[in-house]
Amino acid sequence: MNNIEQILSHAVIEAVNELYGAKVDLSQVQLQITRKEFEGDYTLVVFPLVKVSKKSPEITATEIGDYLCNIQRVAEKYNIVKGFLNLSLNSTTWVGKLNEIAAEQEEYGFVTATPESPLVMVEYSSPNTNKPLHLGHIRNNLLGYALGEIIKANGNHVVKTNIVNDRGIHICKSMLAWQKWGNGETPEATGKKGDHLVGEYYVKFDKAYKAEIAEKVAAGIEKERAEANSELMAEAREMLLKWEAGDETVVSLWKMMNSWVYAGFDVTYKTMGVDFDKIYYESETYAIGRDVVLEGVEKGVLNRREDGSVWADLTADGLDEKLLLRRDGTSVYMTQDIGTAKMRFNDYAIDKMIYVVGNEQNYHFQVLSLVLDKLGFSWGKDLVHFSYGMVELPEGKMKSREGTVVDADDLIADMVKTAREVSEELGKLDGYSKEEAERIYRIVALGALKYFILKVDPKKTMTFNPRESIDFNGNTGPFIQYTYARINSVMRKAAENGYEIPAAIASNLQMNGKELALIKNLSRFPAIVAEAGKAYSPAVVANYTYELVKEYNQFYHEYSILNETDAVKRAARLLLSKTTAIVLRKGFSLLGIEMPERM
RNA sequence: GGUCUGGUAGCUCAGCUGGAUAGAGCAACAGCCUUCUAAGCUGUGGGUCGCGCGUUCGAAUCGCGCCCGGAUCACCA
Repeated sequence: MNNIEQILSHAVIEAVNELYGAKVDLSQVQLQITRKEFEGDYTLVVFPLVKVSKKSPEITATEIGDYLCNIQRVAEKYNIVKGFLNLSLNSTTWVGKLNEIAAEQEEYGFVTATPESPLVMVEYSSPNTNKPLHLGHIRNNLLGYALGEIIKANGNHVVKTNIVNDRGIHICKSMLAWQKWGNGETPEATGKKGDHLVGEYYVKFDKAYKAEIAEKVAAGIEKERAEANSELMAEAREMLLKWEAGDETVVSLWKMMNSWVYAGFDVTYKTMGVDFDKIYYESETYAIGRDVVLEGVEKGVLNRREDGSVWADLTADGLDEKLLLRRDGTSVYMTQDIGTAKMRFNDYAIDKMIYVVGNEQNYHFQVLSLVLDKLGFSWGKDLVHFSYGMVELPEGKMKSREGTVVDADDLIADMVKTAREVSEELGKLDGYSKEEAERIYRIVALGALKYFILKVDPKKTMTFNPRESIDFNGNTGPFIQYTYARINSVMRKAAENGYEIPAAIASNLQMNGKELALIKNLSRFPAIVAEAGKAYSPAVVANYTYELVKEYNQFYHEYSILNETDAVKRAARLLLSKTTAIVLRKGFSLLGIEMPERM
């Protein structure tokens, strides 16, 4: 709620008290922005107040409207449509609002953290080291990064973290395949990106494994038996045991191949523009988890069975029993997460922990929360699982086995190519050097991809249509970037003409409807940032920037800025444009999207 | 089967802490560049908000039941 709404709401409470002698609270004052088709700025829904006034909605609205406009003078005039009291503020109020916003400049809408502000840790990305990142990871990374920025903008300290799943049977499969059929291939020798190279061997393992099973089945062995007795799988398992035992050959192979993957991931992260303040590795945390679980057994909050396995009994919470340590004493996924959590809370004074992980793991986090609580970690209950929906393609789910997975690097490269083609066709960057133009193509391409993904409600399963994602018209990132570039162009030309952009404009200036509508939209920004933080939703910000841009383009189309002969009006429009550009850029910064100065 | 979750225009999505005649974009059709970037603006057509019942002055929004889809319920991660 901005200060104009606050003043109005409190005025309504006072009016009701004076008129009807009844105290109503803020929740009964339903003030909303007036819909476009009606005249007014804010609308008071009077139905909830009829109980108090004991009069018809129309009469109640008239009485309150009179009081607000004539006694309190917080509104200029009003009209009533079917129990809705539409209030109009005078132009001066809105000019004042614009001046206020402009004065805040880059700070507008953002809350600065103080030393006392809470520390929020956001975990996102969390890749496996056996294959390259794909479209699903992209949604995770974009959401995680944006969420971090949004939480920061709401006045919190944020630590972005990544837990790398660097150990386990999956990486052993890649390692084994490389050892068997790799002929010493390296990223350097092949010119392939490290994560892609390792991914190829993961696929090779899978193919060889399937071939082995098929061969055995053809020889008359049951499928289940063939799988259980797979020699290849046995070798992979053996390699994992060797790794856990610290076998030098295996460990050095593991280190080498993981380093290839990290080098590859770094490139992808850099291209996507995401980063981390602290990276954890499961190879370093799983043992801690095991210790914590064993302590839990001693404390009697966890149960050890006769076969040696350790379980958490969650039946009191309506769930089942959950395994935490295998019969052979090795850790499972849950155990690793417990260890990682403990390590993090030792490293930082975390007030809130947010896990950005897909909704397929809802159950896992429900359990993790309960188990941490059982183990005596006070923060266990309050952990937040930011559960986002899966990404599907128009033809359905992505399946790695069927090769329908969209590779992150390929996708971004495609987007850049399209951005380049469109831009060259339009000739907008003529005169730019090749390097400068390439930089803009990347900004636009990433803007298209990020906006396409972030504009949809994170909780929902989304369809990624490659054809639509490279469309740069309509509700897209490039459309919003374009508007920004356009304002920038006006600013440049203003400077060339020696027009100064004032810090504030005279409050008695009468603004036209489009200008007022634009200011009203700008005034919503702080509430949007707050709502996005509360709802954990970058989509709220994305949809707002779109509405703001549509409003600006209408204004831009209808009124001339530089050719306006009235210097006062021209100055006001310049300030309005500049302020819009700042809000757009700040809004997009919350989504991790850059703005091009030209396009 | 239990739990969770979704169903809004041909397609992709907003709107969901109850409020006015349910909105955008894409796709289709029709206009607007000698004027600040046409990656833009304007207009037309397109809807039983899955179905039913209930609560309410008022339901796409809340509750219950049903239909359809998805996720999950591993000594996988």
